[in-house]
Order: sequence, then C-alpha cells, then structure tokens
Amino acid sequence: MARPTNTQFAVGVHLMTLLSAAPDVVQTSTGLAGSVGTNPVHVRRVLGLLRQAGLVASRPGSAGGWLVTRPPREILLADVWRAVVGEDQVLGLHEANPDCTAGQRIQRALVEVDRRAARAIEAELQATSLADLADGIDRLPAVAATA
Amino acid sequence: MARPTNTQFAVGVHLMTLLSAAPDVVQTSTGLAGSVGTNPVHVRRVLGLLRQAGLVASRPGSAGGWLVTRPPREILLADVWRAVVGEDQVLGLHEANPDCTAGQRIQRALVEVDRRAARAIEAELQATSLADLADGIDRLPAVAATA
DNA sequence: GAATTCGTCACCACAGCTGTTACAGTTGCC
DNA sequence: GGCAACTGTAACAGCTGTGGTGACGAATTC
Repeated sequence: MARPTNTQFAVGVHLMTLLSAAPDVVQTSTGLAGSVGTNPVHVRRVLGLLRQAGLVASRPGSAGGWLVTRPPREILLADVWRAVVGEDQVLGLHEANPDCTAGQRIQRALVEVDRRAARAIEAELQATSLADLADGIDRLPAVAATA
Repeated sequence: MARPTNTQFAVGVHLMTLLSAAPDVVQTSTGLAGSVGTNPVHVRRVLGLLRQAGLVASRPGSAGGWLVTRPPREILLADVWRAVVGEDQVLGLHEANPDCTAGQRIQRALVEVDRRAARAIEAELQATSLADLADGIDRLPAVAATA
C-alpha cells in the first residue's frame, strides 16, 4: 500500500462518471483522455475491462466511441471495482519461508484476512452509485480536447 | 491494486505473530527474517514502524532484539495496519487534468471514496486480534535460523 | 476511397519496493 | 579494555508493475 501505483479503479470511475454525465453522447477515447489526464490507449485499456463487465459499449469506426449501457443510478462503484480489480489481492501478501511451518500457517491466515478486507471494500463501494458521485457534475462540459 | 507490491502490512502481521508466540523471548531480526522469508534490514524497517506505534520494543547490543509490549489478545490487526499504512491511500488515485473542472470535482470525490474504503478496511481489521490469528500457531518453533 | 476511431501489440521510462552492503552506536561478556 | 552480537540507518542496485508512446490493422461513416 503506502502508495499504490495502480490507478485503474480511479480512472475507471472517472471515465464512467464522464460517460454517465452525457449518456446519449458517443465520446471518443481521445476526448475522455483529456479530462482524465492520460492517453487514449490507456483509456481504451480500462474501458475494455468495463466493457467486459457490461458497463459500457464501444463502436469502432468514424463517429465511433463509447457509451454507458445503464443509467448512472444503477451503476455502483462496486461494479467498477469488480470490473477493474476482480479477485485480485488488496493488501499485498508476501512469500513466507516455505520451510517454516508457522510462517506458512500465518501466510494462509493472511490470505483469509485479505479476502475479508476485499469484501469490506466492496461492501463500502456498494453504497455509492455513480449518480451519487456525480451529483453536481452532470452536464458540465468536459475540457476541450487538446488534440 | 491488482497486485500491490507493498507487503509491509503482511510482513508486519507476520512479525507480530512470531513475537507474540513467545512474548518473553528476545528475538533477533535475523531470526525473524528467516521465518518471514526476507532479510534482517527489511525486518528492522517494518519493526521500526511498529515500535513507533508502541507495539514492540527493541534492545540494541549483544543479547539484544525485539519483544512485544502487549499480550496478543490486545493487539488488533487494525493496530498493525495503522502502524504500517497510516493515512496513506489504499485505492490508488490518479492525477486528473487540472484544467478540467469536472475532472477536478471527480478527483475530490475519489479522495473521499478512498478515505471511506480505508475506514472500511480498518473496521474489518479491528475485528481480529493477533491471538485470533495465531490460534494454532502458538508455541510452534520457528524455522531454524539459516544464517 | 478518405477520414476517423477502436483494438491491440511492442517497447520505453518511471516509480515504488525489496535486497544488499556498509558502518556507526550500543550492550553484554571475557 | 577488547571483542562479539545486535540494532539503526543510509546508500545503492535490481526487480516489477504501471502508464506513456508509436505503430498498424480492422471497422465504420461519409
């Protein structure tokens, strides 16, 4: 922890919020990247995960781009979390000495602790929808595309 | 997230469990490192954080080493968490485009989300003491020091 | 057919974490 | 006093995960 370098959940929430703010407008990865402060390829990487989870849809070709598939009130932060993080560890586990019986047992206990922590995060994120988060952001124009 | 590379919390819990299993025995960082599967310097780094939090005490010099300061039943995983992670981020935040008003607002909302997630983890870890975790590990001999 | 955008790969740069070495300070023992 | 054992800490190297960039094919619209 300390300073997790993976920001995909934050980027995912950011993207979902932008798309939800204009549910009927097809938005390009380049435009979205402008507001998020990153690049189109990274945006497509994260949106790809969200699409696998059914939260967004994409359309290739000219006039293509991205759309949300559900109203923001029905999208919970936990949905974004599951789409991006899945079943991955959240606390960061180490590799105990395989020759140390006690160490191995502690190790297994820590896996269980990690699982419980992940569930706690998910439960917390279950309480907030994109609509809650976006209150006050709706309909604000995104930053002008810098490209 | 995805795969947090910082394992200090896990190492901290591991160390506390080993020390708690033999509350009256002074243990050296070299011996502890053997079970944890790391090196003495790293062990001392993590134990240093735990000492700042008052969870352990150290004694330099010959016959020196480390001791817990409280019975394991009074040490919660949340204590270890606070000692090691403190107020650091847990979800991983990105840097939104500072010129994008909407982006900045989402950014602030995400900071709040992160804070709530951190509290959720802490609350979950508050439910488990080292004694709970160590049930069945107590009094097991640690791995023979490999050095 | 031209323009636009997604989808994806390959590669690079950077940041954070851990491992290692080194060395000063402290303590116990002979 | 001299030596051995340990902590405390700094400096540096190596590894790994993440994100940035460029490239290019496929799909779609006009």
